[in-house]
Amino acid sequence: MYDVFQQYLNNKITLTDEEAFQIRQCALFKKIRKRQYLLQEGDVWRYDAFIARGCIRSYSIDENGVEHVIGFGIENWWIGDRESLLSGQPSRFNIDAVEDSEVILFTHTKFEELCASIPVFGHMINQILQRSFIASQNRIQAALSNTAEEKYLAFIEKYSAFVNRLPLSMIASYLGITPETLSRIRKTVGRK
Amino acid sequence: MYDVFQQYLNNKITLTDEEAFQIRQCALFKKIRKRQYLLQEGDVWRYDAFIARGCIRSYSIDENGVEHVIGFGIENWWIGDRESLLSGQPSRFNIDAVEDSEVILFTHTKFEELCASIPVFGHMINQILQRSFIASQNRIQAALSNTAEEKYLAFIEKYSAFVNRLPLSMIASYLGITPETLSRIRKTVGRK
DNA sequence: TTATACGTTTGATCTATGTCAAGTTTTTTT
DNA sequence: AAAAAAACTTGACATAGATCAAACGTATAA
Repeated sequence: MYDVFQQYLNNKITLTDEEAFQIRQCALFKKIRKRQYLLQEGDVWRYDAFIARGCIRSYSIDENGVEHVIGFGIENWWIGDRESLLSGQPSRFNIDAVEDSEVILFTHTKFEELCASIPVFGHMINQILQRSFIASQNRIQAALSNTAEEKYLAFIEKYSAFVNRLPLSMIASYLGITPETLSRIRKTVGRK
Repeated sequence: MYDVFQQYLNNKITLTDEEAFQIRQCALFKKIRKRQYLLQEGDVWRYDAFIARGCIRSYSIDENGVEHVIGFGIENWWIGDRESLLSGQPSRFNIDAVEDSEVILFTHTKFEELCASIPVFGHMINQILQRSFIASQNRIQAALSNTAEEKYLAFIEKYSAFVNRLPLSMIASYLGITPETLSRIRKTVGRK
């Protein structure tokens, strides 16, 4: 399972054997079954986590018990709750597996040591963070400017790798619309 | 005008005189009048920018000519378009002044050198980036979960420093509602 | 100081999307 | 393979918020 991550690193940066070894030493492995939690609301999130296999979502639950999907991740994506990580406060989010998944965890303190001692690694992580920020800015813009149908079309355009792995209800939640509305949109738009 | 930034730095980190000097050497100063652009759609954004005085917004314009406010900034905030900065591509956003403002600019290449050569500074910047990311995640969650009224109440709660400096129409745009709707919400909710 | 433009309020409608409910299909469990 | 549980679809109806239009205030500029 580590080889997925090793491959990911190789594609992005060049490491000495020693550095690669150092990183590997910090990795913790975790398999989670479909619907199993990686993080539950109220717990503190202390990791940097890489998805080696599977599909995972993070979401909040509002006062009416309705789930709101904040994000999805598949192979080669990072997930977690940076707010809880940074603040040390209990998380307001849940993270669970949409499919049986494999995750590589790094405890955050060790991870920061790695970032500091292997600058090229730290730099890579920083880039990822910046991209996540940009992506969420774009999502905000899309949410503000677009109709339900436009948001859906943009979603399948951008996340084509996800579409067939996610139940309709989760996509609807991610887009901020009801499952019924998404079902009707799909009928008119075609399944693509 | 630099003293605002110096003060900001002092509150966050400790620098040697030499380091403080190095940073100052890279600063460019810019005054912009109300409604003047700092960035126009189509231009490439190449700076890291700190607001020393005033109030600034960034927004996009959709195909119908409607503006969508992505974010606001006041004294001690950073602004810019990280997507254009990182990609080198023309920006899809506009940034202009809501009030007469003063901005400190650092060309991004110099800024990165500073981050690398003064680790405590780089670390501070990184923290800010992380917080921005967290803030935008939270904004997404709010946009998904809340009604127009709840979004407005959360806004005045969180951005009380802004509320009286921004025209209603810009706040409405930021929240993704029409000015008419916000006007009606204010009527029922009271001006607070 | 007056004129002009810009922003806000208010009212009357309209519409995209939500809600509720019942059926159908698919997936999971036994 | 059958039963039970999720997930999805479809229809009828409800509503939050949008749109259009006109009047009213309040800054900006001549």
